[in-house]
Amino acid sequence: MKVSTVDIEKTAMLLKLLGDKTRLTMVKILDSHDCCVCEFVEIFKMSQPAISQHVRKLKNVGIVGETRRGQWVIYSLNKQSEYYPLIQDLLEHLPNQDDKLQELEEQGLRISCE
Amino acid sequence: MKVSTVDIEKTAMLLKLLGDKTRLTMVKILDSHDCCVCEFVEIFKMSQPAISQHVRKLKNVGIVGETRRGQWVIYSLNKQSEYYPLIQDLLEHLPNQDDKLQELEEQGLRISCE
DNA sequence: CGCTTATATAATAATACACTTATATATTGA
DNA sequence: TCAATATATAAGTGTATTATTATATAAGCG
Repeated sequence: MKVSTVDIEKTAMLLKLLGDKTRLTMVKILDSHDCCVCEFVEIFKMSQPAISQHVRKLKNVGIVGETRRGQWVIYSLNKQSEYYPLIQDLLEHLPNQDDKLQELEEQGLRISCE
Repeated sequence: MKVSTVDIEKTAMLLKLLGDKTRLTMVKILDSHDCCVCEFVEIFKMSQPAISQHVRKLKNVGIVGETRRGQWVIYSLNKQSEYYPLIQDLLEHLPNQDDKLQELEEQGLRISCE
């Protein structure tokens, strides 16, 4: 079966972007749940600026989009991205990360994001 | 359908490794043809040590193996690697690179590798 | 409006990366 | 055994990356 192909240079750029444990996990999580920065801060036990900077990189190549909801900015995977078919195939090889959000839920730290 | 999953940390490491235009192209080429260093030097118009260093990185994580054939060292994709299922899915999204080897062939620079 | 919370941005410092040049090793063949 | 070819390794260098700290912006609320 035929699969959408992406230029090798752009693909290398994408893989480098996803070649970071934090960003890769973010994308895996975002594939099933939208999230805001403060949730990622909790999940990754990382400073807020560090998280913002990772998110920005994902936004810059268009694989993540944002919506403001009150004081929060909700991030989501952009499933219209030219890269999404590849990302989707990639993510299938990763173990589910739902436990991370569940932990937040139990601590009452989950935001209204859905 | 169920797909083999790899630890998220190891996957990030793999993606970082493949997040380089040269290495990604190497892997795409190796998926259909074994090659030696001197061929890569021609294809990428890059110094021999630079090529050797890229190949070494691919070897170090076990996705590429080597066989000596005379004075040449022939590199091939290790299809037994735990990463291969993921790599295979990835490569499907890349355009064919056969033109690069064909060019070598025409210049009579293709080695006995098959 | 001023305080709090959420997020972004800028400057900086430590580390990692991908080349280069120089040199070493291994195989072939005269 | 010596020269040529193929490859590997080491050291050095410029650039990229990822974190930190400090500060700016933006929305919500008393």
